Amino acid sequence: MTDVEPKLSVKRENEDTLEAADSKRARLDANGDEPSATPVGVRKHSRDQTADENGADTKRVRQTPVKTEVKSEPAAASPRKAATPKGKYAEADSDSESESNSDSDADDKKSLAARLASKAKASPKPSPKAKAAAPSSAKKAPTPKKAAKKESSDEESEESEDSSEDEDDGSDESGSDSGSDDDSDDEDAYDDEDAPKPKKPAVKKAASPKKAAASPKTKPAAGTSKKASKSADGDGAVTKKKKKADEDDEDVHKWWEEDLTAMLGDGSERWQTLSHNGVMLAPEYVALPPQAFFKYNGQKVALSLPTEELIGFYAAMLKSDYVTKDKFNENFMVELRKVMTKEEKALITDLAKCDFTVIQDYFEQQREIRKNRTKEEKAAIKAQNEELVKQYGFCLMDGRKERIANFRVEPPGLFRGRGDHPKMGMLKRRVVPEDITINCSKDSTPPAPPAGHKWKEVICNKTVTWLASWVDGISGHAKYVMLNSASKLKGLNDMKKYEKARDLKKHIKHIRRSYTEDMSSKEMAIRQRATALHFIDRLALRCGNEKDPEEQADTVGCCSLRFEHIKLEEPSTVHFDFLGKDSIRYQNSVDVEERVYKNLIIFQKNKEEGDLLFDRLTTTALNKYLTDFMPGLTAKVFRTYNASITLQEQLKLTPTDGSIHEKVLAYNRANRAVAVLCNHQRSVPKKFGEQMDKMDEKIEAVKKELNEARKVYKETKDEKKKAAVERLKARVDSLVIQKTDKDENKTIALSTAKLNYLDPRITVAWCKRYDVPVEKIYNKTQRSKFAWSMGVPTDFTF
DNA sequence: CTCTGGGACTCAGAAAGTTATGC
DNA sequence: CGCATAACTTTCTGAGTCCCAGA
Repeated sequence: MTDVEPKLSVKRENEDTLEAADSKRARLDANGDEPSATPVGVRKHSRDQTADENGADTKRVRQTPVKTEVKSEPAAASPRKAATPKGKYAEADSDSESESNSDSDADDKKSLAARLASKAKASPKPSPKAKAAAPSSAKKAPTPKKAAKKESSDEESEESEDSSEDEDDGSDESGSDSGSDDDSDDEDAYDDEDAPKPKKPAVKKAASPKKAAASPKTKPAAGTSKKASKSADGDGAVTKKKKKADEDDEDVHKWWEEDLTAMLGDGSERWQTLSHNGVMLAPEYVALPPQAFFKYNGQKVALSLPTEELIGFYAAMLKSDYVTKDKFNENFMVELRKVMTKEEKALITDLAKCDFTVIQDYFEQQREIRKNRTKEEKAAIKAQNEELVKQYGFCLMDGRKERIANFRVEPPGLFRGRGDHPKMGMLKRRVVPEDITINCSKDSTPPAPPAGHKWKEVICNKTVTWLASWVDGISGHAKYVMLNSASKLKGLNDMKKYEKARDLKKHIKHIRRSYTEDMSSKEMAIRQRATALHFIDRLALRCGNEKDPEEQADTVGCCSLRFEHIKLEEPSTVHFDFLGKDSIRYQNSVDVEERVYKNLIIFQKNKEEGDLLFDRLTTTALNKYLTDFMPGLTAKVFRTYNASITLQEQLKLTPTDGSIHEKVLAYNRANRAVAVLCNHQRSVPKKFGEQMDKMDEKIEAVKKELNEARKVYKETKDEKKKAAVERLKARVDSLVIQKTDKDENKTIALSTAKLNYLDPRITVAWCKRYDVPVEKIYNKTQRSKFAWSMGVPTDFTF
């Protein structure tokens, strides 16, 4: 692999995060992504330092590791294509237009409903499963679990089940493997006008498929053997078309094969009949055993039950870094004083004198015990759990059994806000039946509240999808119990979301042209709107609603960017550095068009830290403006659109003649590009450093071997030795790639994009085209969530 | 019409739990 | 083969988006 080289060097420099960032950039250069060179270079030096400073002064930095800073090329600055915005946009337009798939072309003018409807009929669901429901179920596994279940004899059913699940045989790997590569692709692909540029190169990591043990009815021991044998042959057969689309153990309601027009209807009613067993409340608090005691100022202190519960909550968090935060401790003490008895209050006044360690140790012990349970015990607990799921986990909606996502009411505890949340450490109080509103059919039997209690209210509201709700004590906002993602209600919405994003594709050219023009409007509000939209579109920023600083962490999105969140650097570079959703830091440096740059100078003029950059713009106004281009269009659609289109573009880089393994790698790389675009991050895994060191050692060891082998070969000229040398060399390469891959994935979270931004039809169609079993990409849960997309035609284009 | 607050639903990463893999 | 660890999966619940009604 050619790319190995650059990577190697990269790795070496990777001493610390900053270095890492640098090396990444270096890599970009190396890639030969031409023009971008300038910006990249420039950014390189100044950036790291400033990043630090900024981080420091804003002090909004979350404990997250420094994000590697990356530069992204807004499409506007896209190196490859067109230099002038105008040209570029023009091109883009035409491109995208022509590209649009037949479907959309044809349906261009139709309404979403019409489109969906026609799709349902015409669309092709090549896969067997897709065809009529009846036949398919007959042939493949009897869907109905009930039926199938007892019929275990039915081979087919088993087979399908298993294979879908396992398939993985060894290949799944994906994960870590070899990866490689990428150096070049990332940016390239982005030429496409449609696709925004990723902030940094992509790599892959994989979240690969693999089985899911989870499903409720999974098979116990017996399954294993079955599985094994089955998958063996099943696999082969499946390869191509993935004949089994089984997923379901349950009967799957193939709503997507029905008349979607009706479903989209006026949308006011989401269901007709609904019955369920209510929610599962958190268990009552049970006093700690005497050996788990609390000490204050060195003295053992007996606590009242409510106090003990709070103390216990705190003790359980001793290992987190919440306890190192003043706000958390302060809020906790306030809460503690609220529940303490007079005597306790008099005694316990200083958190520093509290000793929770005995309780903490006790919890630790309990955890050990739990971990060391025997097989039988574990099985018993599992069975119990399944019982609960059986009782509370499902509801009957419009005659269909649907799985409920969160039927367990949130238990009490100390609020764990993300980032610098003003309420962290506050007590999230216990939710009681009297807090809960139940939603179900008028004619159904409402779930019974626990003895001695009653629900706050039982209502029948068919226009909403929740089964139960209560008001969260911390935020004051409602919490809802809803169906899980495999349900029709969620699936339909999901499909609509992607259809809307595809619709945007038809308007994007026009919209881009409009906001580009508006960029020079005389009216400041319009200029701001144009500039903001430009960022939302090209950088996939979130809209950015207003927030209440007293109640929530200080995070921002595009419209709420403040003066201090961007720094301008001549001639035309914008450095973004702010905390976004979940206090995830967004750092990016972008070269923008002159007009954008000039606008930003104006917007910053006469402002200081704390002032809104887009002070004349509101999210409502922005969305209103967007709606005029296309009904239902809002800022968030751009994220979905850009994410999906990026995936589609990146997937074009898949090696046609590669192994499945390589193809999966290509997929993960594309996935990663999107994650980078959307700034989906994760904290560095605890043992990451250690694991990295281990890999280093391993690499060194193999290298040593390699050198030895070389020596021997030189001396003996034995052909056999030569082969050995080659083998070792390959091994080293592979290890290095693995390590690079792992490192690049260090702070990138792939699953969010996969689950929420990437149109599954792109993925499914890709799988079909490249003969990759979907199971390699989507695990069981994901397959059921995206069941509606499995029948997509091979030539589907987003 | 704008502003406010309630309401409902999507999307987020971490933690907890399982399973696969390597030694 | 058994154990430790790595790699996923699932669960959990916090944090956004956006709509709507009412003043």
